[in-house]
Amino acid sequence: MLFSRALIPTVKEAPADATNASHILLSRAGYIRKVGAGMYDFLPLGYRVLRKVEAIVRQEMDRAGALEILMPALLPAEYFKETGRWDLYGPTLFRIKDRKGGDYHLGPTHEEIVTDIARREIRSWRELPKNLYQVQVKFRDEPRPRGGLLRCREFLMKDAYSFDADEAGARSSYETMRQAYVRIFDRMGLTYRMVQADSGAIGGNTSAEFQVLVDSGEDAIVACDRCDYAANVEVATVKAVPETAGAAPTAEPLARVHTPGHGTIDEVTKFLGVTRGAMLKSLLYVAGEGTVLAVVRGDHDVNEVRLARTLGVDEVFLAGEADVEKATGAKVGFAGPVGFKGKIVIDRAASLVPAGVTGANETDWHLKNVRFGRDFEGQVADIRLAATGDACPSCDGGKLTSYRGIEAGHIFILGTKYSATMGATFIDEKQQTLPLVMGCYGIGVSRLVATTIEQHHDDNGIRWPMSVAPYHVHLVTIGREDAVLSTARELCDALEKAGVEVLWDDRDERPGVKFKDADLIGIPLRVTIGAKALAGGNVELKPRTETDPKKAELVPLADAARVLAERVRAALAG
RNA sequence: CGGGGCGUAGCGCAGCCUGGUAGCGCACUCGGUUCGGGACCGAGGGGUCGGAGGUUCAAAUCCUCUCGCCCCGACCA
Repeated sequence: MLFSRALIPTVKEAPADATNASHILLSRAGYIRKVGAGMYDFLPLGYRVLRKVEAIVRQEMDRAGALEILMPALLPAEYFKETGRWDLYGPTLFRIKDRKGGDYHLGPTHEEIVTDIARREIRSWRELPKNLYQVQVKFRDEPRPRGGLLRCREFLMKDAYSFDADEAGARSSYETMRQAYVRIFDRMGLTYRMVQADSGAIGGNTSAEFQVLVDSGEDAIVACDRCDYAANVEVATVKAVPETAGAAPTAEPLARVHTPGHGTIDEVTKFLGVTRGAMLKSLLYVAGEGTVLAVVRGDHDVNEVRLARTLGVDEVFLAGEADVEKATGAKVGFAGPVGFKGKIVIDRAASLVPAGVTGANETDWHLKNVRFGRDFEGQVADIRLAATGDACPSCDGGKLTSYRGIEAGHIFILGTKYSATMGATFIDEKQQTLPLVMGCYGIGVSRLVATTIEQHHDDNGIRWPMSVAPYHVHLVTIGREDAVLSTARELCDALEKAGVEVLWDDRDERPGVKFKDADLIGIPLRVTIGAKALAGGNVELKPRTETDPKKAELVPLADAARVLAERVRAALAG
């Protein structure tokens, strides 16, 4: 492809609203343009990358035996009404009326629609298992689209759905998908972890997220340095802390201390000269109809998802100031479990604090020498967030480390949630009518484009892995001498014949402009043809990962096509 | 949903407080000099200042409404 005939509008300044590296670079390098909040044009380079990611996903889905289909993005409301999601999905669902006033929506996900296919087309256990997938645009009216392609209102997703005769079959389908996902993420050159995840209100079924490790990621995960335990902090557990378990509980009696105006953990620890670990942080949560006081150590944080699971509710919300004052009789900052009238859940680590400090439920007063079991009672549970340094729950001696990640894939076993309510059944060997056991498996294809950049870029631009780069080789010609141009033309032809994708910057621009654009665009191999090296019968080769601008490898012109083709092939294989 | 902010040329911004009829950089066009890491000189083109209403002799500027967009938060007492 000739640069001069392409549409690659690179710019020096990023749009003012871009904050993520991927958003800035995709915009500056001319891959995407914003159309509206969470909606983007894919310009030629961007679309090439998107299609490459799609192709990898398709190849691995097909290899895993999944069957590609395409369902509509525009959907009649009846299916979501059938499962209740028309109401449950809330404002995130893009709702539409047709000219007759009928309810429609744009598909945010397709469990209902695919289940409808299954209930109409699948009759017998002999047809199972089946796995249907599509690569399609999804629509979600996100409360806050952000980060360019990272969180869009319209985005490209691969969603697959498996149907099995029983739980064991579903597990096997799930495992097959897990392996396919591993291959996909490996081929894309990403550093990632498969982590245990919250399967939400769906139930306690198997679920795993594929988290691409990036410091700018929205999700927090922890992973063990010894074993393969890794989990979203929402569901991560930690071992009870032995050092506090070993300390003898205080014999000192409970005592009131005056702490005027000192309500926060920071202020109280400083004022009283105690450690954060001695504090019993007490937070009032709204859980369903009632409230609950959650108690964790001052150096720990409440894991709201685990708290909700412990209480058997979908979600908990931190209570507002007014509710806190009503429930404790004190201003915010002075809540505590002692004398608290209501349900208390205390984290295991907090329950082992030998002599705690906590709010007295009286403004400007705290209590010290507080002991769980002596001074107050409550339900003990693991309700704190895991953090770096915590003991691994799944092996001996392992320590957890915190990472940030971007969720790029999520696989889980759905069970019969949709099949049972929608009547998607089959007849088994014994003539029984049973609901299909389902699994679902998503990959954010457009998100992966951005995620890859988040992990592969430097100050000068993108650094694509070969597998998803818009072109394999970026050919830069310097000057407009006949010798340079004809050499470039021949090399270009030879490479394209060898199946190498080449972008030739043939523009009448100064070398500096071309080099800057090449770095920005991020094609993995750059070849420079200029009078200088050509005089010695050479071309210059520089991988995008080489940051020193002066470091380029001289390759004899005669070998150039072969060497480049080999490098491309090696990179694609590795 | 709460808080903050922004809409002025394709992009990035100034002008607004203190009304007087729009400017800078990049990009673009033309001419010239240049040419191995975002050149320089000269000459140009391009904007109903997000929209509507109001105040005023006069509105990008002040007031009201509205639309769009962005950031932060959804918070650890």
